[in-house]
Amino acid sequence: MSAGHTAVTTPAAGEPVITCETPQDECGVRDVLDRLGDKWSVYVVVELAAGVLRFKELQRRIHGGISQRMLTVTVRRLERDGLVKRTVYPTIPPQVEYELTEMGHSFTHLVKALADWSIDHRPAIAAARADYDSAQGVDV
Amino acid sequence: MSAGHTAVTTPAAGEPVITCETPQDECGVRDVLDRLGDKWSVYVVVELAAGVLRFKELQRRIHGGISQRMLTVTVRRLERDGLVKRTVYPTIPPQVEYELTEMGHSFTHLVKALADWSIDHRPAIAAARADYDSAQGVDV
DNA sequence: CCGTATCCACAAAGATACTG
DNA sequence: CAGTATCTTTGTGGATACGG
Repeated sequence: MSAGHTAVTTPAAGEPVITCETPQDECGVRDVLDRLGDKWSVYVVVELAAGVLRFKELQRRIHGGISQRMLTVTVRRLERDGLVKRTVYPTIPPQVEYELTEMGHSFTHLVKALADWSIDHRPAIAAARADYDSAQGVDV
Repeated sequence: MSAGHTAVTTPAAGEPVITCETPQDECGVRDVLDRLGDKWSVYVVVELAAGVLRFKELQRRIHGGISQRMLTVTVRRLERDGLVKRTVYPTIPPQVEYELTEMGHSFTHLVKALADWSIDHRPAIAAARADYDSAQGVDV
């Protein structure tokens, strides 16, 4: 893995600094965020991380219930970005299989890091929110 | 750092599996994604990673130009989630300083990972997109 | 200087119906 | 089964004006 693109240094005082190759740009982070940011991409990647899935299976597995349309849109975007491979079997009825590409698999490691951090800090976040809300909400 | 919450195992065939503590839940990932997903949070965190900043400074530094409203909204959300600490000096004119909390600093490591991955795979993503577009767009 | 409040524009997401 | 097309609804972001 490469780790030379950005640097996080923590001085004694505890102030990490993120340095980018292209300071005027967004460090390229937005490329990923645009994929992470939309509501469903991560779920699709997570489900696909488990293996090859067909459209309907994918839809059923996703918690909360994704609409056909959104699944199509999401999966198409991921395909376009080279994270997902789509294989069509021209049978009747048609069958389409989705699976992660090499890059898609490497992406799952990011998702894992995200999940770990999230689970780790969820209590702290919840506490912070409760704290904030109780402090602000008293005299409204 | 804890790393026991989720597991990415890569069998011989190359199929990583992300296992979550709460399978019916979203692995808690969405908590983080909601913060990552919005347009400005990451930029604010990146700028704040460099040190303490005042409102106007923060606004000036953010590439692309964030509006007052969005900066306020963003910074408030981050404060509510315990990632940013806001210190008000009741002077005239008023002075407000923003800085990352402990949790905010740990969050910068995620952002770094994101930036690294993004920069690493940007060429591949661009290539995949060009490929996809040229294949789909010919006879439209 | 550091916001809040209001209004508006646009894009994303949901529901539904229809097709190869 | 695996979509596409269309409509409606919601959410996010920008501009502006005003307040402490």
